[in-house]
Amino acid sequence: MFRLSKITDYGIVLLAHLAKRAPGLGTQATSHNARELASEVDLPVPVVSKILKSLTRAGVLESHRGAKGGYSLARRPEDLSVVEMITALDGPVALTQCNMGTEVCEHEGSCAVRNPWQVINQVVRYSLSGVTLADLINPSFSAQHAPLSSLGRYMQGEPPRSRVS
Amino acid sequence: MFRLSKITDYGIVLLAHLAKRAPGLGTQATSHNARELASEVDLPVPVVSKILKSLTRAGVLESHRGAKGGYSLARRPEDLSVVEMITALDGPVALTQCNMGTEVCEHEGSCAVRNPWQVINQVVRYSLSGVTLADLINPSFSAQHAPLSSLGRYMQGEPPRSRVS
DNA sequence: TATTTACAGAACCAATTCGGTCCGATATCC
DNA sequence: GGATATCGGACCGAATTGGTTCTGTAAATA
Repeated sequence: MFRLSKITDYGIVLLAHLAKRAPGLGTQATSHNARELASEVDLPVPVVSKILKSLTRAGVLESHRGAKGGYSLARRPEDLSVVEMITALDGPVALTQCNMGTEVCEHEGSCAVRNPWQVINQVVRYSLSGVTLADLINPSFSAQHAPLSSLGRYMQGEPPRSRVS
Repeated sequence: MFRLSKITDYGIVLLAHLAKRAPGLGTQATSHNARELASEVDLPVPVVSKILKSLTRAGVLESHRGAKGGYSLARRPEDLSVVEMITALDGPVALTQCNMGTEVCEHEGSCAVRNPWQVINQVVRYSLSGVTLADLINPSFSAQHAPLSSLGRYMQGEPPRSRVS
């Protein structure tokens, strides 16, 4: 199947919720704990906790342990792309296994489509890297088809704006 | 995981192989049987057979039964988009389950990212619909980043060229 | 017409993956 | 020192996937 896992789906919902609820960056003051977030988003606590841990390990969130601890965004929503969220939760964005890098494809000799797939992957990656967390929580975004503008910038040679420099 | 199934991967390899080997359209003369194709692509015969059946059911291939039968492309490679191949093998291209249409998402009330996901899906779909089977077997394609040109056309309001009219 | 070839369709099974839970350890606040 | 909350695993049942097998049917050929 082409769709991504529920964990990734939930994770993006959580990030959007965090961005909406605490626009400020990750100080202790703006952090929310897993139980609180779970009830707000209406998902089981262990699941939310697991997702938040993954996002923290990937550097998307910051964690504060101990009493009054919790999670908060590690970056501004404008600086967090959809590609990075998906990568953090689901691994690298690659449509075919040949493009995963590490493992060797045993059909390499007879495989005629390796390079084209790489181009396709690149296009998908770039289109998704043009959409940021800030876009996701912007109500006027969906109506405007905004990601296309970032694609336009990409086509003119400009790197996607969400890229961390 | 964001990647697509092995079946889809194999299927596209098979289609590319067919397009390379028999550029002409689906007359009996240009058809190849499952066993032959399986040995050429170096995959188990039952797997190849299963994939070819799916592609036939989806209208991507034509089948000829009986002795000297086999499979052949139902359309010219230029008229077959990657989106259609993936759809035929893996179902509709949709990244999150909320976008699958039929089933109802139980978190709809607290879900803040439904519309943005639809936009993202659309961008992915259009970028993939701009790449055709003919592109996949064109050696100079990968170097040129050709899919971007179709994205450019899309952004100017033109429908993707691979769409069947 | 009998035989051979090859697709059609469905059931089937083993293995991997995924969604979700649980627990001991560690760090922080009061 | 006690309470709170994350960290990092292991863990399990269920769903999906990759792959096989079998019976039926259509077409070509002798």
